[in-house]
Amino acid sequence: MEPSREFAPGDTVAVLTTQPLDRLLDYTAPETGCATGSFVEVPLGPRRVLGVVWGPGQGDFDRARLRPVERVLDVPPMREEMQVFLSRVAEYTLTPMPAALRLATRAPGLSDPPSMRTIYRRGTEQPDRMTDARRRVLEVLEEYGGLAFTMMELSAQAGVSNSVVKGLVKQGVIAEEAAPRDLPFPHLDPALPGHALSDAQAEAAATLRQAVAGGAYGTTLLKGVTGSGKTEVYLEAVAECLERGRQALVLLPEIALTGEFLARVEARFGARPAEWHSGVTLTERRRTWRMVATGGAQLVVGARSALFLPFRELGLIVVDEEHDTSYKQDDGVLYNARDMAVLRASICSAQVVLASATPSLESWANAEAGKYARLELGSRFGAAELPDMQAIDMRPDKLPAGRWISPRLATAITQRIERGEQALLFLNRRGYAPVTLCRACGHQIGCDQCDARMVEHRFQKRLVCHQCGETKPMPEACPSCGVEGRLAPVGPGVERLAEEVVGLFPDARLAVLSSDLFGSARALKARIEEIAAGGADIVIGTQLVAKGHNFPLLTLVGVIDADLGLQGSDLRAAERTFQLVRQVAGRAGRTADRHGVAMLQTYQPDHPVIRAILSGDEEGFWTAEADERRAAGVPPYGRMAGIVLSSPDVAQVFDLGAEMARRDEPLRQIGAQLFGPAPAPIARIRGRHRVRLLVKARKDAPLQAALTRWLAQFKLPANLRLAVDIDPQSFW
DNA sequence: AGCACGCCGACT
DNA sequence: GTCGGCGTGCTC
Repeated sequence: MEPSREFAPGDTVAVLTTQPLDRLLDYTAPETGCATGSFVEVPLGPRRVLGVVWGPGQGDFDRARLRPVERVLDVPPMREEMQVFLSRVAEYTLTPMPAALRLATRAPGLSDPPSMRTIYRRGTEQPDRMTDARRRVLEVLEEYGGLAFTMMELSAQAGVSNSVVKGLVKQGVIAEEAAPRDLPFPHLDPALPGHALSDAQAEAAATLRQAVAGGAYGTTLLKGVTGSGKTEVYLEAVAECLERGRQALVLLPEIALTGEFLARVEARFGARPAEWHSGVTLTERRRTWRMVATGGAQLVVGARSALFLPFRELGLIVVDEEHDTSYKQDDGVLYNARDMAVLRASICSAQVVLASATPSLESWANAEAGKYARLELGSRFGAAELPDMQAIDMRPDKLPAGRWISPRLATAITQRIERGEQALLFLNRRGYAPVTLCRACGHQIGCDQCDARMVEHRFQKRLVCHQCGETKPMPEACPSCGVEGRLAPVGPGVERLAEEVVGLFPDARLAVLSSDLFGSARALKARIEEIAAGGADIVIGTQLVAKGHNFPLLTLVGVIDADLGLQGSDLRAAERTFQLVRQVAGRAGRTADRHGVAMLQTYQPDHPVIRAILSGDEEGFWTAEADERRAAGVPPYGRMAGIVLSSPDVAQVFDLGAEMARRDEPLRQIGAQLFGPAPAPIARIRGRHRVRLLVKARKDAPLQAALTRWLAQFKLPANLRLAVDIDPQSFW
């Protein structure tokens, strides 16, 4: 990367735009001049588009035809470190640069001038006449010694109408000023006393503080069971970072970004941090983006996209619940926030803390290999223990059709209700029943757009495709044979389980937590907080209950089908089942005076994963998993990339897939293997046929470069889409 | 991404 | 003859 430079009017500069062009475009610098990193608006054809001055002009375009940069935006220029980060993200994920730039420009009102508003403070004059209302206004101004107010604040505080204030302004008693609307966030005080820490926690906190104080890059895996005080420990690392005058970022899965978490930060630092996630208003996002860039925000608590905020001096990134699969998503760029956090930190000499009760195998392996430091918080604070883990062998006594709760689990639930405690039933299946079967002909109702079965959602009175979201009314007659009244639900979903619970415990207050039953993340979070406060006796939930919520009254967790997710050829299924069940079980028994029990209903009590969960032999589980992965040469001991081709035309995807497999020379050159083409796990989604190829390479092989050379050979038909997934979460 | 250009079929 | 389909290519 070129060193940062100032450009005089008329100099040529190379601009990276957010438009999907595969190269930089040269422009001439504007009258005001500009610099490397300047956010600019440039003319492109008939439009004006957003871009960033990437460096000096390349001179590969007729100088006489260059157009000038239209305007330099009034925001701090992109730092070189962000340019490097975006380039590396693009290179790693095989994404065009404009898409990477879009991640870093997702700020509302970026091209607007910094917005101003009018504020009011005490002026020099005395009022001509004193009235009660005027006195109250002056008292408020007096009381807060010299502070300025908005009109709203001042009139409300004084209990007067706007006109009273305006009258005083006219006489010069109150002065009117313009002030930036985007104000710095309240100062966080790292010197406030933290939560009382146990010896083990204090030791871990001291280690993290020392790492942060060192001021260099490093990653630490902070492992601790639910309730072990991980948050308190990493907040000490945040404190150290703030004391050194550097900024900190705490990443959480979207669903875990609750008021409860922010309250803990406030308790530690005396004020709320900046927030960055989908629930934040546009105004607040603009403020956060600008304040992060100018240093007016010390700490950001946010979802994965906060990684691309323009930090001025980032010293620490915490990735909480680092194993969470929602960190890998497609935001126009398919990236894993955990890995990109490590990348960003290594560029800006920051520390990373990966926190989890159940780390991903990747992080576990990196710690084993010595790439990450490792800290473990064993005991829970207070006297609370991990819950008892018990298996309920479902093989001996068959439950009647349509029943999923074993008598033993039912008895345990009854006990909790009698004691005024909560029970959680975990079932990772949304809807009423996963399959709708015609008893007359055996037909299973599928989606018209996808090769997936439709799931009955009785609450919505519709069938829903969990692949594409397509819905249709529940038919009376079988769409295949036309026979009426023989369609039957098969298998359990949370709604059907709820029906059984109502039958078994008619007087209990029941809550069903499933993402599709809530209109917004906000409503869901509100409901979760209500339940935590005791608003239900029995909670039925899908995997979203596993994500970082504290239910103090919860003392029983029943896993309805612990075998779900063990089947299939997905190599990570065992890992995910292990994490999920442990996480859910970790919800129980978080307080000192109540002891938790987790019951796992299983048809495979001897399965290694089930046994590892029950015995608590985590290291044993990881070691066994790691051995299998190493032997197979798959991540984290090998590298993989998934390629999905999709098109409305079946022949087209299969033809190109076959051609790609035939011309795999660039892949063979690095010793990589190519598998496929095969129909993707869901062979058709939203009417598009999907074919998947899989590339497997050694860990040290230059995978991205080879993929680029390989893919460059093919000309893609217009409506065919090709998506590359580096480090896929599942590989079948 | 947009938007123009351009080259073939159906129409006033 | 001309209107308009959307395949191909360019934007500094």
